[in-house]
Amino acid sequence: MTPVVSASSARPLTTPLDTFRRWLHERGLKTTSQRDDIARVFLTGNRHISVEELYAAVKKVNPRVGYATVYRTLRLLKECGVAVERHFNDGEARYEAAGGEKHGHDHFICERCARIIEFASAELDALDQRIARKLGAVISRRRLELYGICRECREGKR
Amino acid sequence: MTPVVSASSARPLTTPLDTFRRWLHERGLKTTSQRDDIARVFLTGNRHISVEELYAAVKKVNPRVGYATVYRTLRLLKECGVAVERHFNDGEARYEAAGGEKHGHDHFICERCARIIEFASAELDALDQRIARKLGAVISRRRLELYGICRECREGKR
DNA sequence: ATCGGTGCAAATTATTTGCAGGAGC
DNA sequence: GCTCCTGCAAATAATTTGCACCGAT
Repeated sequence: MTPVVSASSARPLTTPLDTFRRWLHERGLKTTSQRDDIARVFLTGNRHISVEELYAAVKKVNPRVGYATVYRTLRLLKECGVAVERHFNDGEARYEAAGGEKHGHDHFICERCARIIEFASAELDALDQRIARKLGAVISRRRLELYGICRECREGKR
Repeated sequence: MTPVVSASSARPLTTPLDTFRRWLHERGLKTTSQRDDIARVFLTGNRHISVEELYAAVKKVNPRVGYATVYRTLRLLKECGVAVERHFNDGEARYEAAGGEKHGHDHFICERCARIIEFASAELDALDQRIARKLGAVISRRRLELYGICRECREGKR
């Protein structure tokens, strides 16, 4: 398993927000203050944010947004590849910014403190391929979630 | 990955239905024809059945059942460990009979034909533990789903 | 000026719950 | 007979959609 190290802090030439705006423009869709605000708050806020949390956070910046627009914009962000939808405890959806390079693609969910820890595992990537070969299948994506008690909770630090 | 082989066909001494009935009795709950029918149909029907499918199948056997009772009985089956709830495509819940020995505990979902293939992987079990150690966590359960195209679909046999 | 976008409220979907009557023990 | 159970319909919860007006290009 590779540790989750932060990448360099150099600003990338193309931000996810740019990607989103360009994607909209390419298909004749419009840039609106709501879409901008929702995307900006989404990208700078917590990873694994729920719709409710995002809605509340956006309201603080721009009270002129409705729940429906948050849902509609999240769908666009998903479609253009900027956001990824997750369903951890089979409850409401949570969204994370794409670009798992800085983070892992898999998740550990602590059943005590509910924290979500991301990790990456090259061994797992390889194992996927071996399983695919055995099944005669081609794999396009995986979802791995480990549930348990995290280090902090185990050590009583929480 | 271990292949998914069928176990011997010898009838076990205690069936899941017995387990369910005993569990109900132990806590002063009642055995009713609805509960029996729902449990029986659930246990003999398709693995990964949805509530809707189960409801329809039970109706054929006993039209005197309501949707609510199917939900309520599934909850009981879950609580007594006979059924396990899954959420594959983040849509409606699907239930499978517990006792994954005969089947795998992990799932491959074909994105073309929607078939669900179970498999088990000892390598994966070991990898879980290595990941847990790295994270300093203790793992109680995992959810692994691989999505892609299955062999039959790839070979155009479907 | 033209479409697409937005808020709101109503519609949907999956699931749960209140209640009055019915069936186990 | 006392409870627990059931069906039905109404209530939730999460998400989507119809519609009249608004705003970006």
